[in-house]
Amino acid sequence: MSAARRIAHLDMDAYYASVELLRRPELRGLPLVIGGGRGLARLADYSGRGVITTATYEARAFGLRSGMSLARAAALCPQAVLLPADFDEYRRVSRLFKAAVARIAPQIEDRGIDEIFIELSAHGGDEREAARSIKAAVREATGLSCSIGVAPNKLLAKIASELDKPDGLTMIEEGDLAPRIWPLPANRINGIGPKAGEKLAALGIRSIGELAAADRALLMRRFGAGTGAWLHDAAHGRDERALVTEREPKSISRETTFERDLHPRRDREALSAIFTRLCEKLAEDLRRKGYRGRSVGIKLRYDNFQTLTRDRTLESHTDDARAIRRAAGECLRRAPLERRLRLLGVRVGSLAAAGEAADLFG
DNA sequence: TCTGGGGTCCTAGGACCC
DNA sequence: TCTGGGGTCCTAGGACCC
Repeated sequence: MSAARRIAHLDMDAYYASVELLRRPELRGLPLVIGGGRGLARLADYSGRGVITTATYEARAFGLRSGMSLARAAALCPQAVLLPADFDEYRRVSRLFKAAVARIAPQIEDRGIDEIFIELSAHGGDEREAARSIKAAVREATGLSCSIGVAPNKLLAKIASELDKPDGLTMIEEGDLAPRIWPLPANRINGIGPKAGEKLAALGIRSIGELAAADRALLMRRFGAGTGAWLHDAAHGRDERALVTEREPKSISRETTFERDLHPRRDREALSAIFTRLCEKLAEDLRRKGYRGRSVGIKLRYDNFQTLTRDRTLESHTDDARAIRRAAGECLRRAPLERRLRLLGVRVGSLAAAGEAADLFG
């Protein structure tokens, strides 16, 4: 019989924007968003495509949100400051905060650049103190604040970390389910997105509590047995998933949205150059990370936002730009090319670590 | 007011093999 | 000649997450 699990979810507050403010303190207090173009700009002066990846709390006060198009954001808050994303810097600071956490609690599941799950079960009943130490260590290592939720499993810890942002610390026990979790909207459950949310709303289910009270058999009929049962379990706070502390990538990709839509024939030269460049960058990524892949795919997005993929499997693994370009070109020939394109992407999958991918006859 | 870039996982049909 | 079921791989699309 194992003791009750205690899992923490740590979420950095307004992460990209907060990292930028470390080196541009003069922007503190102003509405700031990260996304789009090159160099610092006023949102009103930016005309290109793109979305907000992060908005500071000052910007959120104007209704700006991540995922929002910059055009709409500019209409809501033209005076906001816009900075392009600098992922190298965000990754550098990410390594710092994760290392600081690991010194206190070494079992960590990576959830991207600004989130982690932390195993706290061994912290002997004083997880609050452990969480406080972690918050202090993150601040010490980076100068940044984070929000932490501690709960019996990953599902609830993730919900909990959002309950008191920014700089929050939220403890959730079994008995907190009805009073603190059930009133929340169903889409706070990680895995319920826009589509499932709409489908639930059509059944009159809006809160997690309403989902918990729903008929399990009905959910299984409407969503399929697996998803239906999962929805019901999640609403009851049930989640046995273990932390995933080691993971190998399954695919590596590069894609780009053009500044203006390009026509497959009239802009053939430009498209071809972009296509080749994507393959070269992808090959560099593969080599740098030490992987070779056996499937090559493309992604097209048309001017009407309809998206299409084509892929093919190769004889052997590769990290060679020209081999990727050749295979991707074959994929492209199988796609309809009447409409203008807004996005082109290239992906390599079925990865193997480069050392192990030595093709038998190569 | 149009909607980034990098991923994962799931589903489903057809090919192919046993 | 007709009829099986299971397993795996390949391909395409879609939902979702950070």
